[in-house]
Amino acid sequence: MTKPRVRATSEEWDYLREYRVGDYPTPLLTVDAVLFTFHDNQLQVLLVQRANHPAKGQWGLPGGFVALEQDADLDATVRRNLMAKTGVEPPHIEQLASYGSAHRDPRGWSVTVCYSALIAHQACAQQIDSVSDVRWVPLDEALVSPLAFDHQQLLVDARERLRQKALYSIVPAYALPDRFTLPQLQQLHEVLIGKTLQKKSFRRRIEQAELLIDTGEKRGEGGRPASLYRMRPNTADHFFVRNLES
Amino acid sequence: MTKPRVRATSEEWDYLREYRVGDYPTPLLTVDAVLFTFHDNQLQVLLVQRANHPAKGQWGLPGGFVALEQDADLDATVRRNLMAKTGVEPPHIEQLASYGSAHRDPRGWSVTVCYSALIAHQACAQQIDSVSDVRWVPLDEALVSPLAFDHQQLLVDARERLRQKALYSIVPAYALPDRFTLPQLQQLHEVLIGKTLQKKSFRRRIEQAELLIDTGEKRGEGGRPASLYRMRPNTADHFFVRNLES
DNA sequence: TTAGTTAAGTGACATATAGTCACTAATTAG
DNA sequence: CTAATTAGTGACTATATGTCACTTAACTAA
Repeated sequence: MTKPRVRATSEEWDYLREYRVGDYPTPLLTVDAVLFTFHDNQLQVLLVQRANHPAKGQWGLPGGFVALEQDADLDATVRRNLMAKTGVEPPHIEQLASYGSAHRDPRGWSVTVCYSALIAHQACAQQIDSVSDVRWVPLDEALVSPLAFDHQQLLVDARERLRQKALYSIVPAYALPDRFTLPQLQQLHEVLIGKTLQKKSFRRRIEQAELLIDTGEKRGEGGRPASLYRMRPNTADHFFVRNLES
Repeated sequence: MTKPRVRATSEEWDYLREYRVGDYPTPLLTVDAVLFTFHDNQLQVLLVQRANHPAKGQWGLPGGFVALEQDADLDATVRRNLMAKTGVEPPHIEQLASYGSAHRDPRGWSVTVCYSALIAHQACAQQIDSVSDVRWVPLDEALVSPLAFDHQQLLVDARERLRQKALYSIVPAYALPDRFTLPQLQQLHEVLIGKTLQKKSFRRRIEQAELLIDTGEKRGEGGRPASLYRMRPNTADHFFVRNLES
């Protein structure tokens, strides 16, 4: 399974026979994820109750160790861990940052590679409601709860990153169902940014960026029904504000 | 040195007596840095010739293992490694991303936390000229050289991130001397972005953002002398384009 | 059927930012 | 003193965003 990417010289093989992973004094490495969703007009995050020491019984972010024999890379590790808790793969995962210090874990020097992910609430609601050690928590509530390790800090940083994205991209849309309305998306952005936005400006920017496809369907609750949109597939970047290149 | 941040329960101590860092099968962890500078109208990066296996003799990025007994956190690790090669601390360091897979290092599953840093060429020119295993290499040249491990990929990603920053911030200015002229900064941004910029637009944006201080000094070579500026201290963000918050 | 309510979506003008380029300013070389 | 060179500005144009009243399309209750 562990195949060297670069062909080793014979001198290198002599070296490798002696030194392998596990022989080096290296920090403990974990991968964690902040999985966001938007539900009941609130930003929510997935929390998991720890089954093992340290911090047994406390709530924290979903994550875990790299499965050395199974995971091809870090992305695979985070996808496997999220799949284990939600039963599905989130449509958007991106690496946030790594946190490492001598004191963040009582076992000693440790590093976590933290990811940020987004998913529709309904996509995994049943799976999550059926177990007691995994649940959606409103972000504002999670931010003031005592969490395992430095997971509070990871939440703060993930939230700030997502807030930044709301200023110039439609990435937050992955926290909504496949088909969603522009007023829905605007509400999400307003919650993230923390202030109301101009309907006209918001729509104009998104329409001009051509990142969404109008499905033709409508959905209404009370007043005029809104058009349902979906993300345009194969879109590398999700920017809706002009940058200085164009 | 390794003091738990959170006070452990007695049950936890029983656990910790048994399990410590080193007992877990965990990937090899290293920290690498892409140190940029701007010199001779070129973007350059610091490369180091590897003294040990694997990839002994090949050129790669400065970096190394976490010193478990010495480094308080990952930032300390990267600063120590850069200090060892340049003799000084770069004025700007930020984390870029982490790269981990089963195959990027012949020793097995490994992860590197990659940083991006900027420094003035003159700040460490003597130190670097005095040794043969460390040198500045023009980025375009480094990008087509065979480098150790996946360091080529790290270079590509670091360059792209710095290019993005050039579009909306003056962070690249840390690759210049303490005092620099606006035409100098503009040239750097033009090299990064890959196209010429409008002098007036560039100046206007930077002046309006009030991120630079005019030192009153002048420097000229041929024509009218240009004003020398320095970075305004205590500036958290270095954005010079309006964002949608303001 | 119709008037009132609600929420979606648009028209049109005001304001702010960026692009363009000719012009002025300050220095050196000869 | 004049030409060459590079720094820096004035003033207009083009484009993007802010604002808000207005129209549209649904529902509900007389």
